[in-house]
Amino acid sequence: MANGKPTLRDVAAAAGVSPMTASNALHGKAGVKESTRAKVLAAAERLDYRINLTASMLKSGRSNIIHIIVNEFDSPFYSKLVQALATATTERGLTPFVEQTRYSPTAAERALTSNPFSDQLFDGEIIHASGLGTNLPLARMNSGRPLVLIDGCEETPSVDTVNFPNEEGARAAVQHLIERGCRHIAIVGGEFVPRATLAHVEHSYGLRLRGASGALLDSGLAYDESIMFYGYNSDDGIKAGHAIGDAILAARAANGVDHADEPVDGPASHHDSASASEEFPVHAETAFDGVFCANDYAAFGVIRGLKDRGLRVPDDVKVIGIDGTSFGAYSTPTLSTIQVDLDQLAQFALDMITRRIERRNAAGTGESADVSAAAPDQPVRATIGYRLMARESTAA
Amino acid sequence: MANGKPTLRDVAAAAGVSPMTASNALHGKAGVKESTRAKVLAAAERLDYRINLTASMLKSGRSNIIHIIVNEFDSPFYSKLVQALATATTERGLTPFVEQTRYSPTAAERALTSNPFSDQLFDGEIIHASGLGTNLPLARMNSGRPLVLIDGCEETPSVDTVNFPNEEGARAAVQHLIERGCRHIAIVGGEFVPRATLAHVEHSYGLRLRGASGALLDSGLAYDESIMFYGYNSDDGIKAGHAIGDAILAARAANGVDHADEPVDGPASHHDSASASEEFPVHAETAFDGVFCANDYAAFGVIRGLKDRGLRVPDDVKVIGIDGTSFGAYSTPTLSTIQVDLDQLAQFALDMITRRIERRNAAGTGESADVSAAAPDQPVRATIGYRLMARESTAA
DNA sequence: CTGAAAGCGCTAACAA
DNA sequence: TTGTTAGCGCTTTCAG
Repeated sequence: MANGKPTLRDVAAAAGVSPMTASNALHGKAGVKESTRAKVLAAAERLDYRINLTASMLKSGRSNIIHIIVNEFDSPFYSKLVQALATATTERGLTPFVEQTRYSPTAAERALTSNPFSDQLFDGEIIHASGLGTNLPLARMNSGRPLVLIDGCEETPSVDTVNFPNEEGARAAVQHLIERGCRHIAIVGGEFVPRATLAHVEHSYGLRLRGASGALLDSGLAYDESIMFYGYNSDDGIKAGHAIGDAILAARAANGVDHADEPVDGPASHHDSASASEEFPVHAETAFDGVFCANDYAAFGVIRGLKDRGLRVPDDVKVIGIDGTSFGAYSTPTLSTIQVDLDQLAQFALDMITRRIERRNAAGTGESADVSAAAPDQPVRATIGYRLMARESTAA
Repeated sequence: MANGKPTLRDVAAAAGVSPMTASNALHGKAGVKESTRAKVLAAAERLDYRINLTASMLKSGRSNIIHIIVNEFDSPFYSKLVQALATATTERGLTPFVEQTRYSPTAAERALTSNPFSDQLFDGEIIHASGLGTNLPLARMNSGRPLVLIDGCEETPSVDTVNFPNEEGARAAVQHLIERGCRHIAIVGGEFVPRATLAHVEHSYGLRLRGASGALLDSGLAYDESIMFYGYNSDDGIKAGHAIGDAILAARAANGVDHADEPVDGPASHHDSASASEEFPVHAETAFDGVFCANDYAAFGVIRGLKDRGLRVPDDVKVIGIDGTSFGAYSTPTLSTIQVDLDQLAQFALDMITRRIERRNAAGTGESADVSAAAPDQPVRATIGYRLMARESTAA
């Protein structure tokens, strides 16, 4: 106290009790007389006492801090995810500690392993899987701390996991395009994966592709390399939009269409976007009338890129995304998308992690009987819900 | 070691030195023989040793953690700000701890004061001012810890501050509209503030308004209550867009009707948009041809709202924002804006905070002579640069 | 229901 | 250049 902040000793002294009793009173532990507790609380208030968390953590090994690991802050998807997780964490009386990996797998691995905080400072971790290599021994990497994986997409989960409705959502999105009359549908995302290979995939893009291709094939539409365009973020998306637009214009020219209102630079602009043609060497001259983007972020770019080619959304081409980022409601046109419930996701993730933390604490308390009696610690899996948001970008 | 993690003792023992020497070696302190250091490092590596930060912090009182406080994660502005600050913090070997207040002033105050972490766990704090009450005794609130205020806008700063170019940026934005031919310019932001009152303002919106109104008045254009519309985020922005659109349509109708029936005193204004008329009781039927939005987030909504009324941007109305959020480059139309350099901001903020931290540490080391000799600890202020990004939303 | 003793793992200060 | 001593502020343990 002499030099600065009051300590627990000071509070105890002021209340006329021992430090231990003061500690128990402040933590609301049972077995402290009400009058004693009141005295302690009053003393703490009077002295403006704040617990020293470093000391508390050092001794107890618990921090109430949850480590949240994502790729970045500044994207429509991650900013929403982080907000949902951080808010849910706070609501449970825990403290969220958010770390960004900037899409570096080594940074992600370091966050889980070498980060000196991890071992002592975090009670548990929630990590968004994309960016991690697959088939990592995650549970071992973080030395057995409570861990929840978001969108891990493992067929047999090795740790507690909350998955997005990747396959179902993508299927619903493509079906929506088909119902809106689209018959030539492009997919913007990663590489083409043959249908057979999609039988066993363990990452979100593969699952989305499985859902999307399934919907196409079910309706007798094409699913092959000629409909694939690269694009994960808005920059890529613009290029994809250009490439798709070029294909459409080329098809129109080939058909000898003579729309008066057609943009002049249109005819057979054989992939004037160099980068696009590098990414995808061969694209049929297809009059695409619909685009499914594997995420919203890319979708915004695609719409932009189509516009650059004089093509209107939804009049010429309909576009749908998946994720339900906040911005889709304000963009022009508003973006049709698969809205996933990130608040539900956050609740699931926190249910899982708090359950794991409690169980671990209980085990530490020597209630081994209880633990062995309980179900073995199998990894749990949940998949969150989704809603199709039909907005302007797919309007009739 | 017995039960779990290796401790510094274990490393020291394995290397055949004392714990203190091991500590010094691991921290790269001078005065350790190279061969000794190598032995220690090898032992640490072999044992997979990780420092226990809680113990380190408890003893040393230092953490290398910087507390970053913002209103939220999921907005285009804050996601970009947080990313810039977090990245810059990491680049300097410090650890960013980001906290959101959800626009609650009490949460902000708590983050600075009662948060038990604050006192012991953070070496310094960077806080985005908006959401704080003005004229708070900030320096005292965080008990003298190193503190940097972002966009504090105090006329006489009480703590180190990095400001946005609010006034200059807003002025440039409005001048740009004028140069593009706009003569009836609406402002979307907060309340109307009379020009005289703007002489002394201490928050970013007031400064933006000062810059915008200055540009209007310099060109002989109107600055009064009739051009103000409420809107800080995209939802508000949509409403503002509706109201502005209604005013334009009403003006067009009035002009059409003017010659026929109603010679002199025009019809009382009919505001068909209920919400708009609630927010702003009186809006002249003005054929607005330009809109300055006090931030980008609102601008996206305004464009959306104008579109809802059948008005095209930039053909019918030109729109400009301020902030330079990432999304403006991908939206349709792309958004003209004042791009502020958030990376520069982050560098400034970290320069200031590390300087303060170092100075404090030096003082602790008893180098009081140095400190008293140095300049007194006056708060520093910096203002970051900006660039006018003329994009589609203000195209000729 | 309350208190006394001990020590978490590290590092500042000083001694050798 | 290295080692020894002491203790940061709290909480676990166990005795009263």
